[in-house]
Amino acid sequence: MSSVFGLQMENDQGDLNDIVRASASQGSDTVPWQQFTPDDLSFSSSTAAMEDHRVNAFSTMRDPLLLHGLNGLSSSYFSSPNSTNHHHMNNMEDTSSFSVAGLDDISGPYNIFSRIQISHGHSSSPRPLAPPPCDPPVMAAVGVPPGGHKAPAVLPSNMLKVNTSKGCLIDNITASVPVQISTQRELGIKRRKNQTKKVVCIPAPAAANSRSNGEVVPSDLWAWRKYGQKPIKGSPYPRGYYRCSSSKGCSARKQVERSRTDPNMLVITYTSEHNHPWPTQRNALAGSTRSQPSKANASNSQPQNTVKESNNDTASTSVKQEMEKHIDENQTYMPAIPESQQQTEDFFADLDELELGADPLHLLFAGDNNDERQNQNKPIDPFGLFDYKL
DNA sequence: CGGTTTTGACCGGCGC
DNA sequence: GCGCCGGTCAAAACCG
Repeated sequence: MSSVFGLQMENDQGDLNDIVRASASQGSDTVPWQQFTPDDLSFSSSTAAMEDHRVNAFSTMRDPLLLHGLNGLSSSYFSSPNSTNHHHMNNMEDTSSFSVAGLDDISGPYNIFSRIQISHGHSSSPRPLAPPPCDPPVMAAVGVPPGGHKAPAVLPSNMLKVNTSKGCLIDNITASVPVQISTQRELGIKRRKNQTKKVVCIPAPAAANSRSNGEVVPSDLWAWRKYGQKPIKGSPYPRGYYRCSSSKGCSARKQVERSRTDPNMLVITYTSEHNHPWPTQRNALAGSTRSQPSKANASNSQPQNTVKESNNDTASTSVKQEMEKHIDENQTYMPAIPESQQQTEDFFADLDELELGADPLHLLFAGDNNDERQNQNKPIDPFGLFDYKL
């Protein structure tokens, strides 16, 4: 069984590229990510949002999106002996490594997501894929509302260790976690008052793949309902607006758009916080399993590269369903190391169910690979997010 | 039937 | 004050 990631971080200095590669290469030696240039992962080139917000990579782990995935990417597969807890994410600007050490409490063979370390710039240790120094995919937090959501995924501060090299967009990560980084005001963003945002820059799943519609489908555990899409000035790609549909009254929102500078990158901006636990109810899933509507293909009015976020969470749906399945039918958690994507998702779902990672980032990475799943010629990629076709 | 996506209209903040 | 722009609303269509 290929490991979930098929790659080992040989040292705790691996950067996000490593992680990304790891995820992309899982189950195979071929690593699309090897063709993923540093620029692809560079914040500086990733998004206008980044540019505008001075994004902080991994700054906020509150959201399901990254942490879990990072956790997932980390783990025993990434030997990170030096990974330590109690590191704070302060002053990331001047540091050079990022790590999320957590889930160490997860015992047993399934604790493959125990920790993650990302660093870049000066890894002197051999790395399997020898990523060039660069900024990792971005995750930025621009503040966290008071009494923010209390998702079980909240990562204890002591689980985080973040360092970034100069020039990285990871900065200002605070120790209080889940990583609250800075406010919009601090970032000089004049947007809506009192609105907090977290910006995540991720590789666009299947950005260039051969999916029929070429849509990009990052997903996370939350159930999102798209309520709008707008063309953004200066960007050839529209921005999709989503709100949490997992719970009525939840004010969590997210915006998904493709980086105007790097179409391979998706910029996801989270606004507000969830005020409810992870969605486990069916009503959160209802309607979310819609297959790509034929008319979606008709929406060719958009540029070919246009990110079509509409089906954004379809992938997560399967995960959710799996979660529910476990919840409803299988009170006993019997995780198994995934050998296929489906299994991977199940696996992640299981993890989630246990709230081991308590962070659905994995779902993001799991992405929507329902389509790709059928493509057995490709390396299995539990993190569909990184399913690039190069 | 209950959920989603789509999409044009509307609204409000901001800069000039 | 006006126009631009981004964010949201809401009706219609769609899907399982």
